[in-house]
Amino acid sequence: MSEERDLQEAVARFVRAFGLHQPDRTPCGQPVPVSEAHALGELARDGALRQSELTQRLRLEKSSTSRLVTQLINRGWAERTPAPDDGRGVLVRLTPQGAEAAERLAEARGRRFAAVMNRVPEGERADVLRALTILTEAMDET
Amino acid sequence: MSEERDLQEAVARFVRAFGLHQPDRTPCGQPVPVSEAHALGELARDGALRQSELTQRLRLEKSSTSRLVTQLINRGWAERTPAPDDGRGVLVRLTPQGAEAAERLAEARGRRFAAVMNRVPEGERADVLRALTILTEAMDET
DNA sequence: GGAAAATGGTTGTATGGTCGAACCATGTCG
DNA sequence: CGACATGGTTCGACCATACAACCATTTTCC
Repeated sequence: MSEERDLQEAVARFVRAFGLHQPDRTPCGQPVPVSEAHALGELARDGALRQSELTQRLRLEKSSTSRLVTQLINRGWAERTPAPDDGRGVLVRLTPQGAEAAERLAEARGRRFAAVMNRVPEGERADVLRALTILTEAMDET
Repeated sequence: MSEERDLQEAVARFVRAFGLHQPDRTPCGQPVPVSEAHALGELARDGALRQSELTQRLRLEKSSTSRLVTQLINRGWAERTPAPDDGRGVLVRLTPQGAEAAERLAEARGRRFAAVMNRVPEGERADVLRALTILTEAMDET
């Protein structure tokens, strides 16, 4: 059905409108590279993570994660410590500054999100939120 | 509310799960750089476009668009002709091969989309589609 | 009419990002 | 103990974007 194709194009436009282009700026306007923002989000959520775990969550290649973590460290936002139970692995942990940065990003994200939701008709908001959650789950399984 | 924050994190995961990371591969698995795919989509939809128009639609800097179009041309997918009504501008048009490529991408996108929708509970599908459309419009205005 | 400003493009430079392969260390299995 | 798997790092190839400088054409406005 052509209706579906329209929707697919809409999604493509959505991606662009959201600003996922700029690798060096968060879609929510923060001057932080988006991949770093993703990593920060996961680390802030769960405290310390094995680098391999981070690799899975971010859906990256281990080499990309390695470099990413190094960048975080260079900014003073994270630190690497040997994994306690496995001599091969490392544990990545946010520093206090890193946690702060994550918090700032979360706030900016909240603001941006609120601004968008503000443009969604009052009566539709709940539906949109629910649909987005469902879609995310579906996408996650694919 | 923390419910909203959960949702925001879900969106972040969604972005990653969708595979928008890989610059050199379409989220739908096609071996075409994503920015080229976007351009192809717009051009296939409207025939010929002014390069400046393309710049607006893709939300890029004019310099980025210029390079992007050059790449399309190098692949034999597009051609540049002087704009008929403005001596400064150029008109970008898909070649037959370019149109074919666009069609292939659209099909792959359709398949991927269908696969995801397949994981959405039957009764929710219509809602999800509608919500996504609404959200896209809201985002577009921001 | 003509100078000044705006618009459309191109090219160069600086960044940021991803993957895959090669390589090393540690763990696990038989 | 040897073979194979797993976690990381580094290097090379590629793709993407922005911003600034620069040129040509069109508009604007005096």
